[in-house]
Amino acid sequence: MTIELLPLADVSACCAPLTREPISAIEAADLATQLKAIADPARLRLISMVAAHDDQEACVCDLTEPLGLTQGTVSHHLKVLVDAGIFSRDKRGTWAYYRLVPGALDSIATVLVSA
Amino acid sequence: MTIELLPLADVSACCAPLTREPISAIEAADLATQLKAIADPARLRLISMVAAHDDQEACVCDLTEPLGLTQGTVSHHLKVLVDAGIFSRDKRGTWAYYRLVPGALDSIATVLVSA
DNA sequence: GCTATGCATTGATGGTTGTCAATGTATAGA
DNA sequence: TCTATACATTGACAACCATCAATGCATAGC
Repeated sequence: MTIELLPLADVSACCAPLTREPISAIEAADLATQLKAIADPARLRLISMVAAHDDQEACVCDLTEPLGLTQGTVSHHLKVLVDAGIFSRDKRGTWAYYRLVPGALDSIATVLVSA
Repeated sequence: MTIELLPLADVSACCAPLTREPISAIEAADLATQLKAIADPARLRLISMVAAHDDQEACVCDLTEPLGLTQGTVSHHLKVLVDAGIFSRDKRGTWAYYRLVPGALDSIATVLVSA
């Protein structure tokens, strides 16, 4: 079942430059939610590991051992990333394959850039 | 008690593309420290307010009231941003003027981009 | 059906963090 | 010198978070 195209309320995908004019409290909260999802060593490594993996996707069993964390903890971090719209999840049989949502990181980066 | 004493002047943190190859645990921790400094609504608004202020600098008294937080809390957030290398601090007389470190946000954004 | 595997979820716990009130420190002016 | 202003710092507290062990829930193979 290849279910693609997550809804995800298009957080911060807008064009708020952050350094152009004072952002609202709501905009700040939304962007902070996205950044909090990434601002963790384990999740940064997960992003890096998945992106560099074969076919740009990986299952939990591929990530647990090299990350050095419990399977339950890895599953938790992956859920955080999926909820934040960074990762997509595709369950095939017994395995759950995670993949970077195209453009997710880029949209966050764009907000930070002054230009 | 945060015993935090990390200089971490090297914001660019080398050139790890994050999505190119698995980053090390140390690289992940460093980047996470930077991102944690930004991943807060109050601090995001501070960044935005300072950048959009006259002459791209502002003192604590300029920021406390519009942010709706206590002076002590604002001072705390500003310290976090200075420690992370996002803001610079310049004390002139009784006032302390804060300013965005040029390229600080951009270097963080660069790491996130797949490019 | 039984068992093994892969993953998600729960409960508990120790650590971190955002916030305020209160206090400390330094500078400027009368 | 005395007072007012501008920040920084401290202590306390509640909320949140990362982690593990244990459990639950499917699916696949026998």
